[in-house]
Amino acid sequence: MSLDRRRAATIEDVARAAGVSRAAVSKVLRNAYGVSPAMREKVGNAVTELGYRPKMAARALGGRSFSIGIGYSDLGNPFFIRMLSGMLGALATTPYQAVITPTQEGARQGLEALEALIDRQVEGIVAVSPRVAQEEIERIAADTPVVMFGRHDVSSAYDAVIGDDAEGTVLAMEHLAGLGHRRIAHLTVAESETLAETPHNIRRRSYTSFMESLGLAEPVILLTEEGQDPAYASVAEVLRAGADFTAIFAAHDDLAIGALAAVREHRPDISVVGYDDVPIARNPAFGLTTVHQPGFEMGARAVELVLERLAGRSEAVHEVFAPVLCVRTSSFPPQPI
Amino acid sequence: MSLDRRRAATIEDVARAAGVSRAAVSKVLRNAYGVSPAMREKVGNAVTELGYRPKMAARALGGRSFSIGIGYSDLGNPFFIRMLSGMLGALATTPYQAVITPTQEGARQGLEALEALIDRQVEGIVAVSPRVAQEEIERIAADTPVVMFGRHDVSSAYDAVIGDDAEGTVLAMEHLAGLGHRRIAHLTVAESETLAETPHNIRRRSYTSFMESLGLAEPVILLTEEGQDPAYASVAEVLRAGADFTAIFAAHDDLAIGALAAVREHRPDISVVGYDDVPIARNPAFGLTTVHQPGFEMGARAVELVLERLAGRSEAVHEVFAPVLCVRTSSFPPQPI
DNA sequence: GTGAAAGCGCTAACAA
DNA sequence: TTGTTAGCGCTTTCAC
Repeated sequence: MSLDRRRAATIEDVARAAGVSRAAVSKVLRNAYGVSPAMREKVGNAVTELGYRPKMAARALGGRSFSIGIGYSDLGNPFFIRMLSGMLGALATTPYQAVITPTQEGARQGLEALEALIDRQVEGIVAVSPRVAQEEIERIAADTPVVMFGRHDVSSAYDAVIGDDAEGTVLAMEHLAGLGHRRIAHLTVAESETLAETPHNIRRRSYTSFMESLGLAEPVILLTEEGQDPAYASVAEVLRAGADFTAIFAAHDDLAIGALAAVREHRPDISVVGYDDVPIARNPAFGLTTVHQPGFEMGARAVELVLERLAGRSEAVHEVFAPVLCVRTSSFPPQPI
Repeated sequence: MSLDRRRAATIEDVARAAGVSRAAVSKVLRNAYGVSPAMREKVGNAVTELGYRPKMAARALGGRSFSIGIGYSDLGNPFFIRMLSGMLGALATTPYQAVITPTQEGARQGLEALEALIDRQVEGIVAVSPRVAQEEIERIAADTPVVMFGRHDVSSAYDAVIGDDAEGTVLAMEHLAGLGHRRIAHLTVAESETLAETPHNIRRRSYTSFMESLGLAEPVILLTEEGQDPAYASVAEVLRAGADFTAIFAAHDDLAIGALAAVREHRPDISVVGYDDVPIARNPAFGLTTVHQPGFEMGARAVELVLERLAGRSEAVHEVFAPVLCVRTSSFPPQPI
């Protein structure tokens, strides 16, 4: 037990202590093929004796880094947190560590973030980066397995984990229409207009075509910023000005929760439906009717996909998760329509 | 523009392309002292030409890894998410990347997680790991700057970011007592008994001594599991069995929110106060009276502390954040006492 | 089954 | 100011 505080033990030290070669130690460590039990034992002892821990950087330099890059866009969104939990949970049972980087601010930054991950020699990338051009992602995916969340622009170069946003929207809208609503507004974020093939954009387009194809009222798009508070403010303002709708379909629960507060304050007769089914939605204080997406499973699956690629798969897979309507009280306001 | 897809450009390639030495390139990259403008220019061109990106693993092998390790304990807790946002936000303006690892399951695993970070050559560690023995942390901190969240067992070997939990508890309890409550229960998690010097343990002890020193009723500790649902279930059960208290002081908002649902269902006359002031607490659907802690700032500060250490500071600092009472509606139930 | 030796890509001490 | 060179710690042929 002569632990040296000055310098961490290297594989060289272990080899010397065990009276074998570096290569032998390396093999035991990675339990590679062709090591005798005696060797295994000797090395094992030396390792614990010296408290030896392999340095990942050295390992990464010539090969594997045992790390997976995660690009996130908005920690403020509970749904993303669910996905993140799923990813980290799936990673926990593997030898991989997560390197996390923000990918939100614009296409340029988003790409930079992905490149930063590559600089780290990550063996795979799991990210939500709606603004980065597909060709850039494909370029990166040529060398490193990539799984993208919520990108409906399918590619054979990378995998994707997505929800069926068109279907989910129909679920929500049919529910509302079935309740007798004709004038339904859609609350979404401004960027949903500019970015194509993102979940929000698809929900928005599906909303519009649903309104039109069923001959309901003229679509009403309520634009706001990300977050509950902006959603509250935007909806409250519209409501005060006199709303011409009886229900709101929000692009996601965070917006729905903000909208719900405004609705309860000004027009408790208006129905609200969200999207995602974040944990707080089921709390009786909200009773938010929403479209469930299995965030945790989606996150875990994304990691699995990257691991599969690492294990050899070469054809792209696009995993589509089916949405499920969760009917609660927010779509049944006190006064019937 | 002859980008080679087979092999990423190395510093050697850049040197050759620019007609200089590797060392020169390295210096330009790190903008070290003593490089002529001409050299800078030549190298710069070659770099963009080849799309060269330094490999962090190689860099880490002999020195700096430009990564900071983050150990987290519970992504399900919105307060931790706030802190995480703060950390990641602070890191975003630096050249450091975050390597994240879970530290929750027991002391053994918690330590393993920290070691895994060390294996990654992280230059600093920011973590919440209540179960890891102080001596182990000190051992790690001897080589790598460490900042711990919520560890009240101060040490001169590592920095700490904590809230004043005793004071926060007094704030909450005084508020309740001022409202006329005498029989106040404390809802907390079971582990608060076994772990000393954690925020929950301190809140619990402060609660008890407050009850005793003010000669209020006998302390009532309600034990539950982590999460809103368990809190709801535990409180609902107690309430159904006939509660002997008029208010609940919950150890944190997540528990408080679960408790609030149960209270509203069974005994709307009971007051509820939480701790942390997570974003959802201020939503009118809850109006949760709670003790505010600046999670985002605490996270950002922790990163700053680690950066300061990296910049040379050697004395430990223990940053204590003052709690602030946020009075909302949950402590003013319909029927006055 | 085991060991010697050649890298992996970068930094830094030292020469020139 | 610029170039040479010796590592950093591990993996991995390829002989023995």
